[in-house]
Amino acid sequence: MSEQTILSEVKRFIYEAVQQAVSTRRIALRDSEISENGMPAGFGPAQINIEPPRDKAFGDFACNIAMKLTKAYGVAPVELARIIAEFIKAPMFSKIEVKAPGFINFYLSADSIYQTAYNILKLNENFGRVNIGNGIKVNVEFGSVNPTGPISVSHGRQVVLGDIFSSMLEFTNHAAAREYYCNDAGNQIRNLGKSVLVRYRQALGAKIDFPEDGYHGDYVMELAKELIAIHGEKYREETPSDEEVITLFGDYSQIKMLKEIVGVCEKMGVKYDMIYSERSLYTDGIVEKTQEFLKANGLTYEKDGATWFLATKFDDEKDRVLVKSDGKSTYALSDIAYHKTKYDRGFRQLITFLGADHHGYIKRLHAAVGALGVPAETLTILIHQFVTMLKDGQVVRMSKRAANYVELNELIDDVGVDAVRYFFIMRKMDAHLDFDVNLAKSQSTDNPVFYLQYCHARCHGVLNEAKGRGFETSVEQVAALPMDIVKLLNSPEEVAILKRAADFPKIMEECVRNFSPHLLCHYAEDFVKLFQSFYTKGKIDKNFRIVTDDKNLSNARLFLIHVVLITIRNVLKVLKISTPERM
RNA sequence: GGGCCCGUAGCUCAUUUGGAUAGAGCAACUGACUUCUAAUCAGUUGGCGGGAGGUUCGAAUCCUCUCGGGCCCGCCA
Repeated sequence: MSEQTILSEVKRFIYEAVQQAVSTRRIALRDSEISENGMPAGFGPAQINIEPPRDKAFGDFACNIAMKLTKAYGVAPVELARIIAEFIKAPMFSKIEVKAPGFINFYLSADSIYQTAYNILKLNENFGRVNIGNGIKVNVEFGSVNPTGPISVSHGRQVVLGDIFSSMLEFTNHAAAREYYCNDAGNQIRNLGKSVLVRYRQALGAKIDFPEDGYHGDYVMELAKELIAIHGEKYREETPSDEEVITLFGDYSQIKMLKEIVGVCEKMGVKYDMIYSERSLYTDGIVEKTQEFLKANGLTYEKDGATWFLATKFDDEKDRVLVKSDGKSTYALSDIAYHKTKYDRGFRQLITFLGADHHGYIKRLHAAVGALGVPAETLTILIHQFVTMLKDGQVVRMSKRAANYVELNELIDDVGVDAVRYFFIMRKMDAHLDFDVNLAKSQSTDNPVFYLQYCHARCHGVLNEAKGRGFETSVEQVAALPMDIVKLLNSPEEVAILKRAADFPKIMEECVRNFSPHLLCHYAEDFVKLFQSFYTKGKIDKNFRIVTDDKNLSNARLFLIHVVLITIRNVLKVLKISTPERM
């Protein structure tokens, strides 16, 4: 039985206990309360809050229901808790007790703990796969970097967040599609083309000024050199058809940059299912159709020669221009069209990751979804804060090539993919991230990536050692051990490891439901610490060694090793971080 | 002028969405290996949760104000 089912079962037991307390007239609602079969209206098992207490001395689960209901029933919390607890008949607990100020504390029986551990071995690579999504198609858009320059570390954080969150969705039974929306249609591509053209001409000896609002990074010069290699001096002189040259250069550069960006993502282990081109929205007629759709639904109007979208009708701060007075359409229109395609392609849940500088988009994107007649809650926009690089305690300067930020590619080369992935996700996305380069490179337990991987490798090391001494060490063999043997895992340290391992599915659920992938990192570090601590205890006290002359105890501990191994391996797989068997 | 995010130990961060005595890791100090990898572990020190009010059985968490830091507010994308 997984932790999930225990929790929901306990909630039901508590609910039934309240029911019985009412039906046996031990408690009665006050007259001022709206009653539903003697219980407050809307009260059900789902309203019951049960969670592990901070202090282990208060048991494995705690319930605050008595304090919540104290007013409705006019009974003091502790007294009410006693009455409810009397009626709780839950077989998986060895003890249920009431403590001030009104908590009901539950203590798991030893049998249920070992039973859960057996289940972990049985589930093996499926351990932690809770069904949340029922297979629903989810579109996850992230890292939609404009292809006008190299990808920065802050965008890298977004790419990793999106990728790992997608991975978590997949692990919890969602069909996640990773998507990159490529803004290849607008002014910024023209600006890039123009920047490259000026560099091209400068490189060929022309004395012209570089535009103030152009792209200043060294990569623009690299692109210009490539274009010289391709076209020679053909476009050296300014001509009336310069606009065509700008388009030519812009397209070349944009395709090149996109390829580079996607390449860096792949280097990080991120593979997009779809790169959606903004330009294709125009060439496929989707923008036009969307505009007609909006007009037909009375959501547009004309003013000052421009076409406006009635965004305020959907809670946006102001109406937005869709078609400018010069006849060109804006990104606001293509954004609505783009979201239309997501629904048209069968997605019923959309998640979009954006950097902190785009928080102003939240309202307008929700307005866009509203205009399409789709429930606003189907689109979740997740904003993440930026990254500051620290090296030797100092803020790392901007990249010369990128001109205004540190390049992701340089970071990957410096600290490695595993560290980049882990560090980008280990803090909650709401908070600014300080990326300590020295720590990420460190081969010591101060480095959390190393710490987790080392635990994995150590488990394999122990299994190899045991095998060499003639033990049967496969998961199947260990899972077949009788309960009497497994019950030898009875030290507080061993029981704590088994209990904490059992938390994994619940953590996965919290990560997904709260859009908080970082919780998995905190869990993993906490869990691994329990194991490392136990392991080291065996170095000091021979009674705590895993492989000893005591055959039964050794077998029990190999069982424990597999519980740890499965848990840490599954965590690392969700994070898509490598799982070395030897370090 | 309006809006979003953050503020917790010297540093980097948790605190299970309002619960019980606010916890880890660095750093500092004290200890533990003829090893199932010491690439590790145990212990000690360290807090007016930026500040002030409010909401209730109960607040780091919710509300108001305020101070500090980051980021936005275009017929640019």
